[in-house]
Amino acid sequence: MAVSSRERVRAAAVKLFATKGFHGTGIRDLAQEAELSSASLYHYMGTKEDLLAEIMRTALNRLLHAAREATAASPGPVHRLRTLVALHVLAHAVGPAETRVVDNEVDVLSPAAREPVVALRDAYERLWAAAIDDGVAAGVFHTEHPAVTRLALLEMCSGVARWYSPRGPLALDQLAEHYAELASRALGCASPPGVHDLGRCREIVAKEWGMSG
Amino acid sequence: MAVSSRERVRAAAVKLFATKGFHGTGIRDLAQEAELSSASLYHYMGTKEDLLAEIMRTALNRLLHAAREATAASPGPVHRLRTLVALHVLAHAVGPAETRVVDNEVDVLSPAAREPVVALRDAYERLWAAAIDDGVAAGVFHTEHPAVTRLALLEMCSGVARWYSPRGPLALDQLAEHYAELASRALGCASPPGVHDLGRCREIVAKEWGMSG
DNA sequence: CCGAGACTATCGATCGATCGATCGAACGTC
DNA sequence: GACGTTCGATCGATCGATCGATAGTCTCGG
Repeated sequence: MAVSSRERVRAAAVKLFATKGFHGTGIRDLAQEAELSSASLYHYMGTKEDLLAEIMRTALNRLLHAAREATAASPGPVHRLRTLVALHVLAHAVGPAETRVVDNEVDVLSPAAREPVVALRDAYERLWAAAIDDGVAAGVFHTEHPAVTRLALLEMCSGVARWYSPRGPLALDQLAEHYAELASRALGCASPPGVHDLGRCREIVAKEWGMSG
Repeated sequence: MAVSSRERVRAAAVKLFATKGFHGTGIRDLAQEAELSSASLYHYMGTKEDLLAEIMRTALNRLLHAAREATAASPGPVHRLRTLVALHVLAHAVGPAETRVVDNEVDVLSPAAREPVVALRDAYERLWAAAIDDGVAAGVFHTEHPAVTRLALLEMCSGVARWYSPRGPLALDQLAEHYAELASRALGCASPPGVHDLGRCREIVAKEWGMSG
């Protein structure tokens, strides 16, 4: 078979959870989308909540891993932050469904299932916090409230998943470049464009999220 | 009675829809939170969807009206945009529950119920678009993709409702001021702080959203 | 000032539909 | 015949919504 049933269930869940929400998606909707009976679904998942939690964990693990890989060789905080922004925007533009699930459905999870998800998100946000703090310490970023600025930039970049369409006028590269510029400016750093590893981000996104664009 | 049952139903719906989502909130949850039987609920609402749609329309009408009032006397695009940002941030910090419902549950509405909601949101966004376009035309804003920048800033400001706590280190005024600064910088406009009607925004928010802060 | 009728607010009980989940049986492949 | 997949049938629970009944409140002719 071209794709395994397991993968079809996962893809169906991501698609439906993203568009109709976790509680708005029934077991039978999932089964229809995955081209299985509702009973067969349970061969590939635990409960519906287990399925959601697993989607979130793998999505966040992928993002965290990709961010570490992309910034491993960054020469400084400006380059590092711009790379984080570019990667984040690319990931959210390429996989908006997965992202929307991660961003919007976190608090339908029970505390036990939520804990590892929040831990992964926190680990990812620490990469941003470190880049910003390093830049402030080095005198290249200027912001009165680094933690607030970090949250503002993260929300700004995550928002891409809510509206971006590949059929719009902007190509992925332009989009990532534009957001890197917005973030740099917001941090009071008028850096020349291109100071980040856009090509490397594209490679990583293509590898981790499956080819596209 | 101190507050009417009608108001209790509305408040219960805003609270529960915001925290558990529309599909995650049952009629019986609503009834319990509003201190009514599930049957009595239907004296104050049509269907559950009607209740959601009405909440969204009134919330967006309030925001739209407040934004027009706040910017009516703005002397220029910079002042106008900074005022829009400050008002938006204040509104989202003061009424995060209502805001989360408006931002996250739009697409559970049927097309017929969604249409007027989207129309209101579009009218509100046009205020932002006009301010940005005017600023670009006047040479005070610099951005390659004004429409994308508008969406980025809107998402950044709306994100406040996802994390802001009045018990945190930042007071409302500082928060609004900081976001106005972030937005100005992102638009390539290093304006001196204070160029906006923060006091007026506070007044309008206090009047429209009930006193607070 | 009375009381019949209308209206508002509230409820317990219950409707049919759908929910998430499970069962035992049948399928195909090695 | 063992194992990994798939299914129809069905479970008890819960869903959104409606019903008729019961108080309270208001209005207004006599």
